[in-house]
Amino acid sequence: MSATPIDLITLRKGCASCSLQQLCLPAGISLSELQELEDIVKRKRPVEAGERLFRQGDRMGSVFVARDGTFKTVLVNEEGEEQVIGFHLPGELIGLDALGTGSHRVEAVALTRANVCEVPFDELSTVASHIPGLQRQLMRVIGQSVGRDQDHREMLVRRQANERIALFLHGLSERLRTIGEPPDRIRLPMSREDIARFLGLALETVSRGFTRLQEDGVISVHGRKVEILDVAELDRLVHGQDGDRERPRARA
Amino acid sequence: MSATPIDLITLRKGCASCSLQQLCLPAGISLSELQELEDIVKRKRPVEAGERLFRQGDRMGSVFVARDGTFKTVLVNEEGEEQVIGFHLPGELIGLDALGTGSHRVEAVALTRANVCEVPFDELSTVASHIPGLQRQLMRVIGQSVGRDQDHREMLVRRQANERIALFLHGLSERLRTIGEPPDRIRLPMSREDIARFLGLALETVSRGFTRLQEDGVISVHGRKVEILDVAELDRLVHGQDGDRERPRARA
DNA sequence: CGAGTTTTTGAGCAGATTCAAATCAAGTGG
DNA sequence: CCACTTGATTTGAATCTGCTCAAAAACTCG
Repeated sequence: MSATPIDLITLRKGCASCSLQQLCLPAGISLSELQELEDIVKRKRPVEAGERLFRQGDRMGSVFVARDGTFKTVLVNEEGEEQVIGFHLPGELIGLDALGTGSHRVEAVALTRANVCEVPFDELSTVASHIPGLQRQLMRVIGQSVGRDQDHREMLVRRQANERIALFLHGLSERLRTIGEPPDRIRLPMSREDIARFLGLALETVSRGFTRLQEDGVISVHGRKVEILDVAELDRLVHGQDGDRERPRARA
Repeated sequence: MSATPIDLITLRKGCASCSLQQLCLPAGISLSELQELEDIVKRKRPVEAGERLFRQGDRMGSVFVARDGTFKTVLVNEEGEEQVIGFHLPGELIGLDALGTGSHRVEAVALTRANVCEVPFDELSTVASHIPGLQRQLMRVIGQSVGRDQDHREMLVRRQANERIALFLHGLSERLRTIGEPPDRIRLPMSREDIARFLGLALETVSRGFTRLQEDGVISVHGRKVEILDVAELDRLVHGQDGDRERPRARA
């Protein structure tokens, strides 16, 4: 017990003092309203890497938000291979996938030790129904999640593996920036295999892509430590121009 | 005017008599509540093939539902190529993509002449906030839409082109079934190019995929008329087994 | 019917996958 | 402290799928 004072502290900290407040559900609601929300938010003991918040088929009870730590959501198909649907940084809602059917289509796995807030869904919608600001914010957060899904699809449609990889790094960097993390010195919480299953590529291809970006001086890679050296170039790779700027594109 | 009596009739028909009622927003709300919803629903003159309901960047005004006819939503990137995000059959909501940012990320194009209902979004959320049943139903349709997005992504991650194509036909067939259309005799409303841009393939690859499925006796293809001959086999192709089961693979 | 569009078919090539092996990182236990 | 295990990442070589370019065939609709 006394060996984990930090956890106890973070466990207690409420929304009002949470650094993610402006990104999370509480954004833009009054203090008294905040208290109402506060009352239904559960803060759980830390989740260990590899643990699951929920599994496929679970009836939706709650949405989750990580206060720190990263999650992946995966879909395991009948052959048992998993496809990675998304990565969730602190402040990004997890569990909305059950909105449609009422049960989860995916499962959420912690990539690192993490502290999460849990909000039982029906209590949330009750409270939200008489706090317009919260209702709006809920819609906004759902919308953002839909937006990230679309970004993901945009990646998957890109033909070239290198483009997808650049897009992945770029997007991750942007999201790190919005939660106040350094966007250029990244410690990837996920394995090459996770990235591959997220991008629809073979893991070797991801590895080669990283190496290629490093050779081009865009990033430096040391295992999971990635540093973005040339932001402008990464931007350019993402916005169309396809990697080999000066490439003769099979001119002949 | 007198040349289009049918349009005038369908134009007037309200939610109560709409065949899509159970799939659409009105599902599961009382008659008096229905009237309230009815009051904010606009029914417009038919939309011609090629017309747009909204464009990228438009501030979200409304969500739309086609009563008949099909739409595609597309995303035009900076190079001007369009990627197809989704196809929308009657009863499936269009325009939710603006939920997050408040403006549309995509544009919605009619593939055929269509009749649509329009629901201004803020009026909808006002009404929904004091009709719990409608609120729930709204969440459900949003969830379904998210679910279709996930199905799309599942397609895109599949490595093999043939798998994606099978998945596409299978999914379309299922959706036709739920709106009461024959699921096995399909008149595709979209071009091969649209399908290709939806699946992240070259249009020639889609064409070859169709031909291949026809050679295998799974479907018959005549331009845009597709008939599903072997439902069981199509199911099997979708659920993993990669189509090469008993095939001599390059017969020779 | 003919002009234009859409779809199919063909051939060659490039990029991504697969399989396999080497390298690297991080512990573990002697 | 080092040898050894284990897991992750990188690199290499060969194969194959799907793309590109090009042309033929089939539809659509004034």
